Amino acid sequence: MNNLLQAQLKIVPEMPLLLQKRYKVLMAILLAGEIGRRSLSELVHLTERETRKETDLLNQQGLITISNVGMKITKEGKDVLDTLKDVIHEWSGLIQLEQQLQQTYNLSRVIIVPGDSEGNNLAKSLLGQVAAKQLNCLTQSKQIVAVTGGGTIASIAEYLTQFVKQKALTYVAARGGIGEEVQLQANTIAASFATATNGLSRTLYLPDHLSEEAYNMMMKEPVIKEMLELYDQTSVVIHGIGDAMEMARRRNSTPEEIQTIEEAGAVGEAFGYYFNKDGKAVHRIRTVGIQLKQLESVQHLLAVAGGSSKATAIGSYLKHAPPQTVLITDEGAAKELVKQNRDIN
Amino acid sequence: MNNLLQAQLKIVPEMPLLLQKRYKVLMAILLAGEIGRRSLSELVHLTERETRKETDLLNQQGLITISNVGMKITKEGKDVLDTLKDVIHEWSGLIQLEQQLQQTYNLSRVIIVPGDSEGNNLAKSLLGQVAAKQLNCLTQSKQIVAVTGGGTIASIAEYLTQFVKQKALTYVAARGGIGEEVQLQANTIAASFATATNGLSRTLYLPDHLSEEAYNMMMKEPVIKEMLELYDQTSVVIHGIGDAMEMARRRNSTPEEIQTIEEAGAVGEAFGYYFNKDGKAVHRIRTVGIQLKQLESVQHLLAVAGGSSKATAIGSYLKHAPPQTVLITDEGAAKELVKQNRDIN
DNA sequence: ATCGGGTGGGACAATTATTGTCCAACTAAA
DNA sequence: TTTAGTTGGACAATAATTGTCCCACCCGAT
Repeated sequence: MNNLLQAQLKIVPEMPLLLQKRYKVLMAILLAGEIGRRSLSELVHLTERETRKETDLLNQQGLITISNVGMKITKEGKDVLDTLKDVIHEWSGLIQLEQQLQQTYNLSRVIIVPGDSEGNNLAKSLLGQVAAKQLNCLTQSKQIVAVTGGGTIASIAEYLTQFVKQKALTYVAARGGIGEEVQLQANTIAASFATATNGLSRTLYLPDHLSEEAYNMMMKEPVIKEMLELYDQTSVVIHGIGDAMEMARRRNSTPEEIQTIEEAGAVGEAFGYYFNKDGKAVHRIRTVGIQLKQLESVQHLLAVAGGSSKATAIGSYLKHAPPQTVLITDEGAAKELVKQNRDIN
Repeated sequence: MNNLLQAQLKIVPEMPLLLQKRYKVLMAILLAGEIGRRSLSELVHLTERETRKETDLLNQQGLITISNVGMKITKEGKDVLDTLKDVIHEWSGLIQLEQQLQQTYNLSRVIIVPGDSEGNNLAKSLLGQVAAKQLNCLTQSKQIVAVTGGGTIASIAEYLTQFVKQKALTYVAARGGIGEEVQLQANTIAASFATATNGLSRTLYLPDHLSEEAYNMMMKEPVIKEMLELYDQTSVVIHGIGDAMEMARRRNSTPEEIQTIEEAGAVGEAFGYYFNKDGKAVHRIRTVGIQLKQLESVQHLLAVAGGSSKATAIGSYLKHAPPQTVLITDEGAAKELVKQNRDIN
């Protein structure tokens, strides 16, 4: 690690606090485009006064302009943000956290963005940005990318535009529609990814809650079989991780199903599979989708999930996640994860 | 320049202040070896409370240990100081100052240490340290170094020990004794340099205020001529710059001489020459010594002088200083110099 | 034309932190 | 024992920070 930064840290230990706070504010202004003091303070969870203090400073430093319609980031501000990105990372101790998680769960890589998605839109945006960037790094031309549903994954689309163009990627939904809001369904998301990157998408709508018979029938249909074969050719899977109960509720699961899930001790959810706290898949939504076994032969798995309250869920999935998984999460979830692990030992 | 540091500076502009303050305190503790809070606060010109605040922090960071006999720097503290040396330089804007002075006076190089020697012993020490280091860099084995008198030059001796050994340098007094305190005379200093570095020294004591006749006589003496020839072989001259009036007083000059000097508009002094504000030599002490013309053919000139009040004097000498001059000064003098130049234009 | 929701900047009391300045207890050396 | 040094505690006075208003203004929608 950089020797100089460490020395600075030693002699001015309050630096990271200041740096992070202002970075956060500046980043929020960047993301919001043009924003007023009060809305901003809500966004970054600072009091109005403090926000004002910081923005005044940023203004004085020429990093933002501040007019009667709101505050905007300047070219210089953007440059500073960009330059500072790595330092923030280093000074926040996130790098250590990343290594720790990477080792305890035996993952390919862990990327932690500062902040907590829990109520903080900023961290959410960062999560999306970073995920988009990673997707860009991990894919090659004409590969197939499988995507799941969920808000976190959906939000990646808007940051994809800057990357991934000209790669002619094909996006497939990792699972059929499973009763969520349309905007959060894998199908919709796969389509939106394709639109954003001039790619293709293959979607598949199936009614939920098929009877076992109907399900088995469907699996023999050529269209479906074709879809399943696509999963075998998938190079990258990008998926979220959800809280088991919350997902069940969001999916309008039947009371019986919810009870089953609850009794099985499920805490986490991914790809429509429910995992208990030991990482064992204890239940699955009965619809067409990528199989757990297929995951193991996929080149890259991008797990994107943040928010401290999701920590338990994330932990449960990671317990048995394939080693080629790249976890993209936020500070809040990461810290909570580490804490929970510490409590156990 | 380092992009990262600039970005940090932009977003945390109060950083240099904190950094410099703590650096100063830490440096003072290093130099003092073991020191108490009150003595320290006097040394660094901070109130007792503020000193305490900073030392508490440094202690907490493990950069100093603090016992009931005083405070001491730790190994880690030394490391931090060393690592931070360059940053301090950069963040203080001293580098820009250096370049500015180097260009306006057409010098080989300018080195500015933080602080103001004016009443601040810390800056004085740094001046000596840096000068010693430069001397080490600029000399080669068996070369001849001419030194002048003055407190600033005298203080270099104690930092020479770490460097310049094994080079077998010969130190000669750039001028004969000229009525100053023994400790500040060129002869004494040349000898102390030699002692500190296991070198040789050639000294020459001559009574001051020789009559013109006697002076001319002396110049023909073999011993003297030999000395003068040494000046031609001198590779490095290391000299101070003094305030004209102050030097005249220190040298117990006769009232007539003082009047002459004053009327000639002398403001600066170096090598026993007095310079007016245009950099013209308007008077010289009549004693054996290196000639202005000889300076021009010397490889390296090390001008060492600090303190804001000396700025005018320094400026006057620099006006016509040989281009191979390396100026070592402090922040106080440098800023004052720039200010005076600005006022003229 | 006017209203509503947004903007920045001004103001101010309450609270919090900082500051300067003591003093007591202690230690090492003289 | 005395002396000159040290730290850490204490505390009132002062300064800075903070949370919270309000106001005038601008802009777009109504």
